Amino acid sequence: MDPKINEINGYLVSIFNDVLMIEERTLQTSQFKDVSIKEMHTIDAIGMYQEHTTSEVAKKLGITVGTLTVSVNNLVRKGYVNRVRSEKDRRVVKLALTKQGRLLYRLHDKFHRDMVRETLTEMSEEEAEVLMKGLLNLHSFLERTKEQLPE
Amino acid sequence: MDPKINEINGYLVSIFNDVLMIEERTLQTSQFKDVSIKEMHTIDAIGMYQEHTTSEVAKKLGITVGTLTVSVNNLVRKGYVNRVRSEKDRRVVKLALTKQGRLLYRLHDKFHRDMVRETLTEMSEEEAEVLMKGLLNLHSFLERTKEQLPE
DNA sequence: CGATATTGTTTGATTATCAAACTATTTGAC
DNA sequence: GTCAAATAGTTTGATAATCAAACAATATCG
Repeated sequence: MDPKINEINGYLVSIFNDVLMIEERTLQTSQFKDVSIKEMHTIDAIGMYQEHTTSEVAKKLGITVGTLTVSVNNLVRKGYVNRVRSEKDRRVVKLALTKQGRLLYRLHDKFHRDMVRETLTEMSEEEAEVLMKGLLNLHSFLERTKEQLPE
Repeated sequence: MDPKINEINGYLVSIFNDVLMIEERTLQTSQFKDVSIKEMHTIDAIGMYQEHTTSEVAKKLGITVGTLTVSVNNLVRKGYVNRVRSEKDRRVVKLALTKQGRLLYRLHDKFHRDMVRETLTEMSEEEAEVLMKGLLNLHSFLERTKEQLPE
């Protein structure tokens, strides 16, 4: 069983690094040169469809609210994000993507989908099913681990 | 097919984030509080078994040599890495882990193996096989993509 | 030998990050 | 209703991560 563990582990690590690297490089050679990969993930976390508060987005990204404030400052300056004070509760800031931001969001989303689609092309329905089950297993293990984390 | 793509994509993104977060948190609550997740990956890339040059490690990590030099300065100061000038070619610097560095390397490696082992526990041989095939597919797609990358 | 190439370091600028101090607003106790 | 406490976000100071470009040391090749 151990060689299998090593092999799977190796693929995972390699996949992580490659995805990050490819995303970064793709951004830098696109019309969105002024967006870093971290900023891209912030844009992704803000999302297309609902408005999210600063706290919500920070939690989703696993960073502090202060860090997000700084990053959003840059994204607002660059024209990807809008800040809207909530009318209901004037302490709350809602974050939303600008037109530019939504364009970038869709591009990034497409990259992810293409990546997965390509992976599935040579697999049968059943194999795809099993891959999904494996990822689900891994995912739930990680969620459990997270809960047990000290603090 | 599209809902499957979304689901797999979602798992992948979530797995990426969780692994990073758990690694970070685990480090910060261990005896190795002075090591960041990035530094951990540098230690991983330097590796246990052979000596690697600065250029080799930088390439493996996908960062510039300058960035690595700075990071290695810190890791040397903290006692995890040794720099050795090559005798054969005096321009070349070989990087190697100290005893501390090797200890940390093994701990990190164990985390990864446990993660994968746990994922496989509830799967049959065939399912594990298919998961591996899926990851291999994804991996080779990414390697191909990397090659086609502009510059 | 001297020009060119290679390997790594240094530097200056920008981004990412946190913790802690701070501001503005809301909520809740009296 | 007012004031203390709680909440949401911003600012600030410090440090790490990153790149590109200038630089230094060494090797190679004509």
